[in-house]
Amino acid sequence: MASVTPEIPGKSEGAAGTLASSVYDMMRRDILKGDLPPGEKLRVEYLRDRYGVGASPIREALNRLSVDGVVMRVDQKGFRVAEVSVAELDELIKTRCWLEETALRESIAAGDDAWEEQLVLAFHRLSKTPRSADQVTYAINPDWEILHRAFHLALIGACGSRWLISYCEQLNDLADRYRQLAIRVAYPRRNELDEHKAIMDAAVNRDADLAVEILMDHYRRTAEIIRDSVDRIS
Amino acid sequence: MASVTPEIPGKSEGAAGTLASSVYDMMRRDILKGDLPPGEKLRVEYLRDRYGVGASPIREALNRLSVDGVVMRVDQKGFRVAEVSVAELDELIKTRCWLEETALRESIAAGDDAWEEQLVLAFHRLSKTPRSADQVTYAINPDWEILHRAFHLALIGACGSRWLISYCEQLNDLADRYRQLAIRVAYPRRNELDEHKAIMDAAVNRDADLAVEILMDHYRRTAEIIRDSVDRIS
DNA sequence: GGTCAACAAAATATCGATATTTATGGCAAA
DNA sequence: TTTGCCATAAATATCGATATTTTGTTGACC
Repeated sequence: MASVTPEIPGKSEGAAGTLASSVYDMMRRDILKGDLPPGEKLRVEYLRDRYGVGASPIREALNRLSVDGVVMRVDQKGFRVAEVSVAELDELIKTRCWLEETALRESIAAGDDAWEEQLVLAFHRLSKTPRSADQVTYAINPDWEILHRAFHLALIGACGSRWLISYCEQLNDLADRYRQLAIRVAYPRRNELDEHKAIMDAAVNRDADLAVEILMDHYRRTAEIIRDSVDRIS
Repeated sequence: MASVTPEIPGKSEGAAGTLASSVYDMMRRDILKGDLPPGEKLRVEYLRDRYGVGASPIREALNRLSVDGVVMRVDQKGFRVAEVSVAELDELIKTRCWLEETALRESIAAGDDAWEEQLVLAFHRLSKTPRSADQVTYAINPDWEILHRAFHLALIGACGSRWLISYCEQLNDLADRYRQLAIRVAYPRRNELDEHKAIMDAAVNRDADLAVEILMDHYRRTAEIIRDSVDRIS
């Protein structure tokens, strides 16, 4: 039997080695969660208080985030949370579809048994976790978010390019912010689990065309739901 | 007549707004040029002297470079220049081919007259500039490097995704480092100008299949030449 | 009265020197 | 050889000083 990851990915990133890395993680989460809203000015003094550290770690974290595209940097004028717009969302989704299509096809072509097992495992875990932390109204469930991310990562995990994977992750994060912002306005009823299962089945059956088709639909449908809400945000 | 860029791209980035940005540019150049060799430890104290600034700007530049993949960062252990290997080169070229194929096809499909003119212009400038700064032995010609970069950028400029363009640029930079390192060992005789012309012609004629084929060959041939030399470096 | 420009004051970003924490290499003892 | 400890070096964080941008005010001119 092939070896299986003993721990759930993304769970262990609690304690970072340096304050800068710790702040980077926290700030990233806060921005993607929508807690620090788009366009918000990120004054070092304010962040200093918010995260309880000195200016240097804050600045280092901001510099990293600016390369990630999560934060906008203007020399001598400081940092702000990246803006959102419908135009950018469209560009984002388009790019994401291009890259994930390539990644998924390559992954299906090159994936071995271990990859298949990882994928099945990732889906299983996702299926056992509730979408919302609250049963009545919607509330972000951090566990689900992590597992959802892990599932999509597992799909393309065998594509053979760490760069392509990191680009897909980055675009996924940026799109996630739109998703989180939209959810604040309206929580869409939708059976995501069936969609995920269909993608996994197609991938395991090595039906690349079908898998790609469903995945692209999956992304475009998500984008459609988000698009309406975005106008009200920006 | 469509408006044409008055200035040559990449020429104006001399004076940065902050020391951190300035050091970022310089250090990036030094690493891509191979002046700071792969694996080199980047001690802040040393860099402080080298670039004549304080530790803070150095640290901010290093943090940005680490996200770019040009520099490796390990918490509590500092920074080093990213390593090179044949395996990584292969992965790099593979990824590059995937992304540039998508970008070029989209660009050819969506490009308007202005794009065509920019491309012709970029090629014209490149064709007028000598490959080597010295006529007898090879010496890096910064002008040619800039124009070469601009040409490849012009090809995919109309693809409609700033993300995809930035990824291609990033991969291009990383591949460029291998090229620069290899050139130190052996300067290959090769008519790059004809290859570039063939790509441009195919693109202008909107023959996507042909353009992609030549471009991919172009990259793979470059990789082939580099591959031999890399063993002797790493 | 309203608009715009010039100036002054406050806020903020940036940078460098110093202090603290953490890793590393040598050496002695088990 | 392996383990534990200390000394040194290096990375990281804090703080204070400087340079820049932004904001607010005044006053001239339309």
